[in-house]
Amino acid sequence: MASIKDVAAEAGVSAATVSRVLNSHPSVSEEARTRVLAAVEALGYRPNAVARSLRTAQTRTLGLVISDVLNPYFTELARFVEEEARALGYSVIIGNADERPDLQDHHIRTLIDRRIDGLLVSPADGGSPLMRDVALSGTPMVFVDRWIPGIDVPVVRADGTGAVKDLVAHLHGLGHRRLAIIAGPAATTTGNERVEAFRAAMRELGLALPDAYIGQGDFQAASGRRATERFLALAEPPEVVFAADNLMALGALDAIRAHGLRVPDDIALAAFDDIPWFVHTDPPITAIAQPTADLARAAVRALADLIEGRTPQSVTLPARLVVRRSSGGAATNQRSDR
Amino acid sequence: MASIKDVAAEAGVSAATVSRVLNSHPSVSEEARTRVLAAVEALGYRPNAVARSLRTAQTRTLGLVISDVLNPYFTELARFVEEEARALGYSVIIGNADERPDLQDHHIRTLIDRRIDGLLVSPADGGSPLMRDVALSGTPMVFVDRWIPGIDVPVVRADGTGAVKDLVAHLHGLGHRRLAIIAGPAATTTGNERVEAFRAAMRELGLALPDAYIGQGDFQAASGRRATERFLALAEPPEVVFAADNLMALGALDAIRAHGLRVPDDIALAAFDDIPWFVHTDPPITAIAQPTADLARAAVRALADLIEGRTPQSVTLPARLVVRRSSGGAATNQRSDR
DNA sequence: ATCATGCGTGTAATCGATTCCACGGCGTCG
DNA sequence: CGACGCCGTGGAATCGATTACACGCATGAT
Repeated sequence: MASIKDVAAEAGVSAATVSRVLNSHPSVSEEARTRVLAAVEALGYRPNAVARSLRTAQTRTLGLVISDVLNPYFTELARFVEEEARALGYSVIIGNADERPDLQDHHIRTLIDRRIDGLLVSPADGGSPLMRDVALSGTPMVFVDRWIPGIDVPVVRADGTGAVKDLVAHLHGLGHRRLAIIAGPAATTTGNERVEAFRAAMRELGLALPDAYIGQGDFQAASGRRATERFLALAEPPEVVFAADNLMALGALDAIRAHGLRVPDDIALAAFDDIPWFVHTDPPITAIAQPTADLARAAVRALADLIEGRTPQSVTLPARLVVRRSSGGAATNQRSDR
Repeated sequence: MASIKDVAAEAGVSAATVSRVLNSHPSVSEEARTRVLAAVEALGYRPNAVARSLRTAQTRTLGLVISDVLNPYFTELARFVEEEARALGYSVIIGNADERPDLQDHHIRTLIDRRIDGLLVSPADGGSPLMRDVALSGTPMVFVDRWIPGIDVPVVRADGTGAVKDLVAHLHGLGHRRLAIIAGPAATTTGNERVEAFRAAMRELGLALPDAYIGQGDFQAASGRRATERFLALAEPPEVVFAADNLMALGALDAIRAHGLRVPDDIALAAFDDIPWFVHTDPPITAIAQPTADLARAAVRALADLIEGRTPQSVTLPARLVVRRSSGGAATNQRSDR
């Protein structure tokens, strides 16, 4: 593979001049420029990004560590992150933590070793010492979706409080009083916040939320199934199950179906995170939709701001309720409004 | 960030010795080794992967270029690819082409510029000149799922011929005679092969496959919707629609529902690529399942073989039919067998 | 005529690692 | 007792770029 020296030799100039042409430095004669460009063309030369990074101490690469690529919400987030990063001239390396703190640490370490310019993280846990160190070490870092209290970096996320309140009101309006929730891991902010928003909304309407109606999940389908089975085994099972993410909703649907019950007639269902498939499930699932594309864009911009020395902003965008058949409200098989 | 020189100074040895310790070179005294390790610990030193890559001319990184991350089949593939690569000591950088040849080229170029050790590609088109050049240039490369005829690199893929034949026989057994297919782009091998397998299976049973029953899609949901609408507008619409990937099946379901028709009573549906959501759609969708994890592992191993100087093997694994309600066969709401 | 200015260019240092080569010291063998 | 070999180590070259600095030459001002 041709190096800058080969190009220099071919063009009859020094490597310095080639570099200047490639970085559009002003003081290069028109003649040298054309000769260099011709040589570049002739040799099919492409600058070695590794060497360039070593010298300039920047890689024009962002790291994105997400908790679970198989979760369509995060896949979508990753897609938009890459899109915005590309527009800003960065590449993205994705690390999938599979909700495992050890894997998360592995990826963070690898990314740092590669000297990525900045890190976008949706932490899988309450905060490994490593993450704290990285943040303190001055590596530009932004949290997206989930964050870790006590680590002082910008956070870009959706606020579901309003939408959860709308959801509870909607269900209450349909006559439901016994609402249960499948929570995410307590170590994640999204796990806690969604339960708290739910609890607050219930209290506001004078509804009780007994402990038995709070299932512990881990954002994976299997845990949604288990939690739902426990609900159904209660002497007085809930009339509604609200899953704190889309995969657990899938598990809940599984469990409900396995018990021969119908949604929404026997039990209603709703989920946090809206995904395209929810329009096509049986029945279509009522969900709280996050503005994924906007979150991704805001997160990348905040990170780029941090990297390039500007002052980044934390951003919170509202989520919104999308009512479908599974909650019992929308009787008609309406088209999705996504 | 501490460099090897800082460690050397701290340990009172030369950088060469530090390097030898870190790469477990045999000829280092026990005393030097412990002093170096202590210094590494004290400084929290981590080797700079960029510098190392420049010197050793290898990055221990694989590039994976897929046609569409939002397609659950590819997301799953990517996940398993990363898993196997990690086991073999490689990192993976994913490039999402969004079924766009220009984006595909962008990612390939970026990955080559970063001097990845090898490239795993599921080409979005029939073969850009760039891909041909890269293959010829000697960059280790393996095709996965889709490939490009005429480019001589190993191919790891699933063979759906048998499963498509099973599917057609299954539908024929249910009394269906008018079967339509929504094809993928003719520029992709998977696009063509699936149509050919379908055509062959039909011929074998003495069934006609008129041109009007071959819809042109692009592996995206919208194209599945359009193709299905054209089918439904025919004087004699098909009794079955077979979509060549899961997203187009989703579009087909949309279109069928918009026409107020029921699956499978009014029209049956089947898809290539099985995904977890197909169990939960209304109705559950009959699909042809690929052994995604095995494909990913085989592809990574073939690429590692190529990189490390061993002789790689092309691999073809069989896909298999999973019958669910959408084809009209499985009357019961059976549990998924995934 | 002289000197400052500036432009285009090349030389060389540098980034952080790896690795070839040489050197000093010690043990072994003839 | 001298020569040889081996072991542990450090010096220095190297990978492929970027960039500070210096130099030569032309131009313009004084």
